[in-house]
Amino acid sequence: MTLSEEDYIKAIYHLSKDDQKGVSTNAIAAQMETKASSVTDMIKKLAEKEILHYKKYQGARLTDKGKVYAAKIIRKHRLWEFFLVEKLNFSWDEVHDIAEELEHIKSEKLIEKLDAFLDFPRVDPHGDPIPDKNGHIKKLEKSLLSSVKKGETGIVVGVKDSSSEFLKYLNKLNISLGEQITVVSKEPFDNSMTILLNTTELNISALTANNIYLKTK
Amino acid sequence: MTLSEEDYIKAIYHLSKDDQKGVSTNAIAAQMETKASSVTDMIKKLAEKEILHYKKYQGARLTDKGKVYAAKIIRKHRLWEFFLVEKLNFSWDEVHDIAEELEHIKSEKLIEKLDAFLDFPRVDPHGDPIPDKNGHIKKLEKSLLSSVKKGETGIVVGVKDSSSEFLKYLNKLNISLGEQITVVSKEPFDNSMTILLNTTELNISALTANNIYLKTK
DNA sequence: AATAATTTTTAGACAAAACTAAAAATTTGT
DNA sequence: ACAAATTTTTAGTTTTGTCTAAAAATTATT
Repeated sequence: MTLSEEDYIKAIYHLSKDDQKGVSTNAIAAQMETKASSVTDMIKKLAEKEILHYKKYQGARLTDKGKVYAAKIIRKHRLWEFFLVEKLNFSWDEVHDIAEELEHIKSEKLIEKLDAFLDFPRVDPHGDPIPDKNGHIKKLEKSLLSSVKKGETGIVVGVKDSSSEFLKYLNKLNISLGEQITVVSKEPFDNSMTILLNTTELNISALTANNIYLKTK
Repeated sequence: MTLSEEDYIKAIYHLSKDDQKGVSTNAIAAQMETKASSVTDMIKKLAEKEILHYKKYQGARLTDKGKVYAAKIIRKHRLWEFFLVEKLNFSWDEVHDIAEELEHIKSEKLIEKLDAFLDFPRVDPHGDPIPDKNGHIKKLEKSLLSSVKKGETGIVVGVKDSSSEFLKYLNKLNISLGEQITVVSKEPFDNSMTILLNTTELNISALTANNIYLKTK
């Protein structure tokens, strides 16, 4: 599988919310920052390889084989991210682009040894689950901070947006994985909220609250 | 720089024994397992980029810029090899192909952090020196076992051939970096020799002796 | 030194992955 | 339901890195 093919597989995987209908050509083009015509060419090729199902004008749907392939790329991406943060002391906002390159390194043995070296981590530095070697992902219970009710408390377990910009903003607010957050109040006008983080109260926008995952119980 | 360009640069660097005359098109083609016509195309392109000097029919000679670029690729290759052996417990005969892929990962910051994580190693698992971040290589004193005189003793500090086949053979003989070897006798007929390794004597061919480096004093 | 052998370059093609422009199909709006 | 808008596909180019075949230059041989 070429680098480009792998990038498409990953993009389609991330865009596949609904398993029923295909991911549209335009959606893939947007994600890949390329043109729809290029996408059509590529999904035809991937259909040949039985990575996805394709019928004209009906978008792309990954086959089981395609899903496993995608999960393996994501496994590599997230294990490398974990390595970069835990062993090389990168911060969580710096690792995405490097992992984008590392995820294409081929050796299975490498990734199994890396996994052991890292002591079999279950989530990456952004709280996203690391698929196992067979491509199975265990998804964890979590709620968006934006949906947490006033008075409730939770632990930060992930972020929805893991762009460097957003992560840097969270650094500034001292919000990181493992922090405890309590919703103090919500403003109905713009859905912003006041939260308690350690001993300090701070105000965050609805957009911010909609990109932080908490584990509540 | 593309992956392919980097591979050519490294190949030409390794083939540049003599700094005076260029590396021949055919030699590069053999190393790269490609055709001479492809090499001509590529070296023209690299000449454009001032990575090497090229005059028709006179082969390729790396510029200073080209040499530094090559050394940086080799630095990455050897640091990754060290990582694979020391941290992931690969054996020295398994790491070359994986490092061939890892050496193309772009981030400078990654490689400096990796270097620090590994505690600034000076040689790779085959005893080859690791260039510094500016592309300078300190070459170490060493002699081929084949040129060591009868009765002399030295420490294994490197191998000339680092193919997986040769390294596996050395594993079988229990020869590895750091072992002490004494030349017991040499057979003039075929230049084979008997050596003392720890407490055992063994016989090795001229070809084998010609691929092991010792540090004698 | 002239011819033969070898090496290197040129010219023209090809495959992969992208693009543009235009045609075809689907979806939307009234 | 039908025209308008949008999406998707097709057709034809482009770029990168490769190839083959043939021409040109260099090196070796006698």
